[in-house]
Parts: sequence; structure tokens; C-alpha cells
Amino acid sequence: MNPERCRAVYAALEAAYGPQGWWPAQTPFEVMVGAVLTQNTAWTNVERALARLTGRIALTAEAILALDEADLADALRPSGYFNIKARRLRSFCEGFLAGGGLPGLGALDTAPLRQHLLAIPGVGPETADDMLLYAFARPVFVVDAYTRRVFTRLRLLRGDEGYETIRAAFETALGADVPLFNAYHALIVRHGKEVCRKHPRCDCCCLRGGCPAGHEQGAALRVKASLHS
DNA sequence: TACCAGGAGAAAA
DNA sequence: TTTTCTCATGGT
Repeated sequence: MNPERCRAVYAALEAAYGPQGWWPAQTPFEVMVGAVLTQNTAWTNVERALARLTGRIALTAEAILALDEADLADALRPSGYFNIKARRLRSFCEGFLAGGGLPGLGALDTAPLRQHLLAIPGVGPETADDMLLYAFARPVFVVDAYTRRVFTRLRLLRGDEGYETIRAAFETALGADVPLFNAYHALIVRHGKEVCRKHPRCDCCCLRGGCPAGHEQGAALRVKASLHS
């Protein structure tokens, strides 16, 4: 990843959409719970599930583990995959407590902390990196489906690279910068929602030469204009 | 109606 | 080792 190009994309996104104020949560633990619940799920549905959950219990690992798994699944119903997520949230809480909770985990260096999170069933690379960046403020770049899609259309990725390859590409290009990683990932998600979800099969806004289907509009067009001017 | 969403893990090839 | 399938509600 060309560093100048990588920063130019960030600048274009920041100019088009402004600060996103991520992660939308009150506490680090809430960030981590949200990271599990948002797996392949729209955030609006996660909010419903979180509201149902906090309406029944305090948002702590102990309280979640004290809840019957069927009741936990019922609370998580609006976020989809509720049976799987109930199991994953419980296993996460167990791993969270086994690691000494926030103080214990926070005392670990980034690499062992990432390893600990990845060893928890239901916590994959993206979920672990969400937690590292947004709950523990570690310089880890979060790669998601939007990242792959937007940067593939920008011709800055081929599209078939593995997760770790893409993560390393961003971290090398940008250097360890928590506030930048935080804002950049949020902007990629924002941009992906603005454009690519509406027209998933075209190169809307992200290609030189314009969208063949005529889908360019609004902030997406401004991003493109600033990138290719 | 059909498709997609801030993935992960198991099963099959 | 790589690809495919499963999990599921809610919005567009």
C-alpha cells in the first residue's frame, strides 16, 4: 500500500464525512460486547439487542454469565444469529474474566493480548481487532468487508489478500497511530454504507472514469473527485 | 421478493 | 489447504 495514497484516501473520506466518533459505546466492556454482536450484522440491530440486554441485567461479564443461555439468546434476538451469539458472548465473558478482566488484559502487551482474544471461541481476527483498537486503544488496523470492497475498487488492493496481509499493509503505510486507525476504519464503514451497499455490483464512486451505471452522487462523488483531481 | 449487514467456525471438497 | 455452508433478524 502506497503511504501517500493511503493517506490521500483518508483525507478524502474525512473531508466528505467528517468525524464519526467511534466506537458507539460507554465503556470498554460495552465495546467488546458490541464487537461480538455486530458480527455480520447491522449496528442498528445490535443496538436493539444491547438495549434488551441492559434492560434485564447490568452489562458485566459476571451478570452475563449468570444469565441462563436461553434467556441470553432471547435478549440478543434482534441482532440475529442469537443462539450462536449467546454462546459466543458467554465464551467471551469467560475468556475476559480468565484474563483478569480489564486490568489484567490491559496490562498485557498488544501481541499477547491479541493472542489471548483470538484464543476465545467466537472471537476472530476482526472482532479481536475491534476490541484491541476501540476498547484497549492499541494501534491495530481493523479490516472488514467494507475495507476490502472499497480498496479493491480503488485498485489499492487486489481483493483476494488475506486478513493479515491487508492489516499489515495499512499498519505499514500509516505507522502506529491509534487515533488515525480509529477514525479511518469508521470512515471506511461510513463510506461503504453510503455507496457500495446500494450498488454492490458496480464501481460506483471508487473508480477512475466514473460509474458506468451513473450511480455517483453526494458525498461519494466528492470523495472520488478529491482522489482523482 | 431478493439481497445485504461493521464474521466465525464447522463441514465438505 | 481451500471452498462452501450455517447461523437469523431487520431494513431497503
